Amino acid sequence: MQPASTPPQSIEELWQRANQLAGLSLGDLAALAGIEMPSDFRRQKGFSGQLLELWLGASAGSKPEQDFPELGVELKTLPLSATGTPSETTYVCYAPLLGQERIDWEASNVRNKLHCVLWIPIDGEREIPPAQRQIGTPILWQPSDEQLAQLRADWEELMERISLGEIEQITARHGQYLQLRPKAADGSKVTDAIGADGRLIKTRPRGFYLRKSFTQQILDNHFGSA
DNA sequence: CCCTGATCATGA
DNA sequence: TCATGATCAGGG
Repeated sequence: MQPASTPPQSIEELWQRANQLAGLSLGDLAALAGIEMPSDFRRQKGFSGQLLELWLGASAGSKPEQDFPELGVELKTLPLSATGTPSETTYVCYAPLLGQERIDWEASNVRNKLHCVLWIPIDGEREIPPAQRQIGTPILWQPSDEQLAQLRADWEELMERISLGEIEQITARHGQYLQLRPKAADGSKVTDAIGADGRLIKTRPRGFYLRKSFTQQILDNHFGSA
């Protein structure tokens, strides 16, 4: 077994690749790829995701696109606690803070990224050394009409506040499923945003994140909840 | 700097 | 104990 050298040509091929990884550990995949495993993720937080990108043939990079543009599929790892619940929120994409011509959900990056997601569950307990963390069975997911409607409502509310110059009043407590949180290398990083009275201000960059309750729903709907 | 991949660490 | 706010690494 070895990392993918080319992008999958179909969703079936992507699905097949993902299923072959189930049951293996991050250490297995790193070793087979000749990559050194970090002893913890304090200094390499995105390691799991990047390793999976390599194995599944996702085009690396930082483009604001889906991981598999030809297939219209986004790849996300989903760290799980011992009880099988998400142990972290899920980053979706960078948030535009200068507003847009109009608040258009259909054209938004959030909708685009969440149109179809290949979720890869992974042991996410800090007590388990990264190398021993196992990869679970993948989930190919598309939002239900209800989920889509709520995501849209959250996004539109957050975007409206941003457009109205209320970015500094938005906290991670806003939004039922989608929340807005800082997204930067450190607190000194700032970017332009719309301030009160419409003037430009400097503020910390933000990103959209999915709450754990949302990804939990996905797990429940897929595997069935007791 | 922007944006991707995320998890960490602290306060409530 | 747990979510919020902060932080880490790399490509372009």
